[in-house]
Amino acid sequence: MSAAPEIRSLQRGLAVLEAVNLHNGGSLRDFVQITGLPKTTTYRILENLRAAGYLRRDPDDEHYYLTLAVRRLSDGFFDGGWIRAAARPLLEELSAIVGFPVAIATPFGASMLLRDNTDALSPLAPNVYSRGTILPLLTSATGKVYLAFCDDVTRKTLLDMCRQSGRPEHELAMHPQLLNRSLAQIREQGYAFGPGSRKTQVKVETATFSVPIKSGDVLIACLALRYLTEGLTRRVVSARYLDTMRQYASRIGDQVAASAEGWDAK
Amino acid sequence: MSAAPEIRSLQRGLAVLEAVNLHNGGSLRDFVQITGLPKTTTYRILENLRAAGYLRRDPDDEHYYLTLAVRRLSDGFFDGGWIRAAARPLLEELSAIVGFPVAIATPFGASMLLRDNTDALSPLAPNVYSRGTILPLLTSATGKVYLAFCDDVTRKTLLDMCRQSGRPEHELAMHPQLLNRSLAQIREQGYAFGPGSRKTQVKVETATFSVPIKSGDVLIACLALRYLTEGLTRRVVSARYLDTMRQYASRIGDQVAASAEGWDAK
DNA sequence: GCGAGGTGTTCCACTTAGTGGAACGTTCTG
DNA sequence: CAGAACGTTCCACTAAGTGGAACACCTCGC
Repeated sequence: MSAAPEIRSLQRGLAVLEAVNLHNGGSLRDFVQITGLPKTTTYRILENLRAAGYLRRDPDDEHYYLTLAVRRLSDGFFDGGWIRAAARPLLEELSAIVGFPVAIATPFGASMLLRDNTDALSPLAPNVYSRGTILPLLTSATGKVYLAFCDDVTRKTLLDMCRQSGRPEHELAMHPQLLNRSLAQIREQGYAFGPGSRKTQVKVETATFSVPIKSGDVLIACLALRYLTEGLTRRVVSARYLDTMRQYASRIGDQVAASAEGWDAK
Repeated sequence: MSAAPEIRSLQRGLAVLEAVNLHNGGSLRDFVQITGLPKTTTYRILENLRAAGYLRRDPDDEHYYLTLAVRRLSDGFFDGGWIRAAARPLLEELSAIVGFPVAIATPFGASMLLRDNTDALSPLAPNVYSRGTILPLLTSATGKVYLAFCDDVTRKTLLDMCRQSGRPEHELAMHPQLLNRSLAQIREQGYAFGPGSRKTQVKVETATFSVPIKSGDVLIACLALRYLTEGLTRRVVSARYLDTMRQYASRIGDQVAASAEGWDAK
């Protein structure tokens, strides 16, 4: 149990990465001094972190900078089990009411991360997404909702990342006025629609309907409903489910807030 | 340049950590499946990450969960220059007005991180802190301000982390009612005091005075003033500097917000 | 109650993978 | 134009990391 067979290179690598976090934009020399490791070793580690995508080197000054990829090492933290623990019973309840599978997603780097869903429980789920699935920020319903309702600083950061990535699904980030109009509309109506699953085995069309989940004033996640488009227009979906979704989003948020306060009671 | 001498154990370790981010609360088995690594290797890596503090194991189910420490691997990313860039001119201006060195700090794991200061510019700085210095959460002025003004979920998470650490400077986290009273007072009066620098070469006593910086509604950082305690009571300091500090905190916040919106103008 | 199958953990012989001193370019600095 | 400072490559050495096998502990199902 306590026998810890040390992996020195891993420990050192993480120490260097922490050092870069402390001195983002430092030179090789800086990190040698901070960590106390031999120059060659530090160099090798930095280059490895760069190869892995966590660092980039500025072409001008040759200094090391963190990239958005480092967030993949920590963004999962939000789910210390407690978001899911708090939301799970309510998710199941909601799913039973609406019939369709529902899901909860949180931000993850410049993406959204599927934390939990009821795909396995719902007979109307044409396929089953597993927890941990990454959803795009700009083209998924949950991503758009998150962007619409998050604060300005976060939004700027996320969109910066998207633009830097240059990936095709981030195309929209290049058109601010278009994007802003879309986000303004989502903010106004309080929900967003998005595409469903592309990889359904059976040939059925699905789409996603999403609303924000707030705990107190902070946006913490998005709630989503995946439905079969056959015969269901967006208008019908929002008219039929918006109230219920909002109600449950609010209950989940309250639940999380409650579990956040419980600590001094006990 | 492109010759990359791979450090396999580091790459693997990071891959496992990413896997835990995707499936927080997974079992050893889960991560063996996800990563495709041998069971023993995966186990050793997970235990190493745990020893390093990034993971914890739930005593009940023996599953692996991320700790707040993972944020030390990515929190530095936010300093892509823009907080500092936005705040720097105002920091210098403020420092010139008050005479004493001023600083800006942001949360960093279960600590605060000194992002920038004017120690080098101010003749009244008895010693110079470098950027990247870590400040304790519970016993520094900036840490207390951050805790007082952050949202409930964040506070719970941070305090949980402090309590688990068992470190002496986190002692206060064990006394919720005492701590809560202190935080309530800080919230009410809008500022906090803290100790100065312990390691002054010359024998002068310093202390710190800190106020929150908000961008819109979100708390993004803390502004701090380090002063010489000789003949300056806390009462005098708050009476003399609170207004100015608040004003600059607000201007810095606005500046950050503005640079967050500027992106579609250009 | 007992075996079958699944989990997490320890052991240990093997050798590869990681190390870091030395030496080499290149770019600043006085 | 020496000299220092920094980044990069090379390479011989062996400690460090590996993973198969075996073990201990559960929880089922019959």
